[in-house]
Amino acid sequence: MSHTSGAAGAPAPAPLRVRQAQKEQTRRALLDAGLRLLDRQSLSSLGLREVTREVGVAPAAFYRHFPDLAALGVALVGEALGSLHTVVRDALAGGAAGADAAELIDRTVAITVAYADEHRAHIRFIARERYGGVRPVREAIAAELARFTEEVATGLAAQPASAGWSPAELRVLAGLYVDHMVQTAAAVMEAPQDDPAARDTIVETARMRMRIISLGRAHWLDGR
Amino acid sequence: MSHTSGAAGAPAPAPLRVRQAQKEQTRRALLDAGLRLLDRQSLSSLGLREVTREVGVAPAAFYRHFPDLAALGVALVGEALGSLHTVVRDALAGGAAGADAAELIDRTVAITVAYADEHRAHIRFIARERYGGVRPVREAIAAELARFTEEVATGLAAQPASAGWSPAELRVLAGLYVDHMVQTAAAVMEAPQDDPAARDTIVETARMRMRIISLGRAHWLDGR
DNA sequence: TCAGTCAGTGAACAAGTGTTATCTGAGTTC
DNA sequence: GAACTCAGATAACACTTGTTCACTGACTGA
Repeated sequence: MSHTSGAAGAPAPAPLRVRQAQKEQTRRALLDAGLRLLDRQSLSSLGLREVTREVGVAPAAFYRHFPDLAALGVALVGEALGSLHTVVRDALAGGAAGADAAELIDRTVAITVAYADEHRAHIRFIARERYGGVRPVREAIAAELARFTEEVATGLAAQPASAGWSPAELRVLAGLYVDHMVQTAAAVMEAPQDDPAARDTIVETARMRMRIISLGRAHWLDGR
Repeated sequence: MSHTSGAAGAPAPAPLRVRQAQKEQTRRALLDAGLRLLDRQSLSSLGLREVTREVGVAPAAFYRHFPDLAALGVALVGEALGSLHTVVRDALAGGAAGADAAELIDRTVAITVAYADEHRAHIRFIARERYGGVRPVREAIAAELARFTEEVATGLAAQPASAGWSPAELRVLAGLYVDHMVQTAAAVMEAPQDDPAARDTIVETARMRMRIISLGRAHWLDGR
């Protein structure tokens, strides 16, 4: 490798772009503070000053990172739903392994609930803003969810159970699964965190709903 | 009948309780104005002064009718979901008549979409606040939706197709139908009002989803 | 080493907010 | 017709809000 400065090359204490790193750091702080505050209120009622106060930074500093609170919201949508793509790959990957249908459904529900638990704030944010009062955020969520549905659709297409299904039909099915997932995650948020009984009811309900849907899928081609 | 005053009894120009009627009138105006403003924003960002200004009344007058904006929201939930009960009765009544399954599904979807169109503001409000930032409103919606699910469940129980289903299972199925209805109505809101193609896609998607669910229902008892 | 960049500061701005106390006058009741 | 009630008006309160501006000073690159 070529060296850019005369310093000792091995440990590389990364003196490069300290400025940029610091900026990124307060940007993160703004996003985190925003997400934290959004646990109890919705984006349209969140104040710019509220966020900067939480971070401990001057109000004007906000504009160095986002033009708007809406822009911050859109950024949050990105990280909330971006990390979800790996999850869906996990869930769909289970289909390739030789597990039976019931087991697969339980696994998918378990993955969904676990994810919802690990990302409470993100999920709550998505559920709240999906039909919320801020247009650009709503659109960002819709777009991300659409990409997501497409991904599930192509995943389903690879399964033997999808023989004879048109791409359009598979997309509808995928959308049904995705909406069901979002609904389940939102339900988990709504239940008190320390009430295992309520949680079990949610999980059991989610399983049965998914079984019904999968049963319908299995018999879709019965009448030609 | 007995007369309470000596005036001519027949036409009864209703001089009684003028005060109360006037109060009710501005209460209605507040609710209407609130709903109108909530088409473009969510409850948590709505201002008390904003509402009274829209009505043309002093800010302080608001407190004669509601302690809170949250209380106004709860009242709106009541009227938004109250009128829906008659709709579900309509849809379920179709089951009693001798229509075949496919026709029944189309009818139900049509009813749902028509209702959503006629009550745009109400539906938008419910979708927005279901997981919105105002706790009491969220709870009111959840409670109303639960009552609603119960009603659907007892309606389904009366159908021959429900033989062998436990009440708990019927409740899950009813919940699935209800959530699907809400989802469909919300999707109708999201589509541009003057784009028939987008609307058709939504209707067609809703139908197929419902067919899948109903198919799953029909085969639920296949494996005992 | 030195000039330039730019993330964050501090102060001021014009508006907006929810809430309160006091007053007014039409509607009610006897 | 006089006494009372109470929906709504008026005005003031103490804040909070988003946005702007000129500024400071650590980091950057030559």
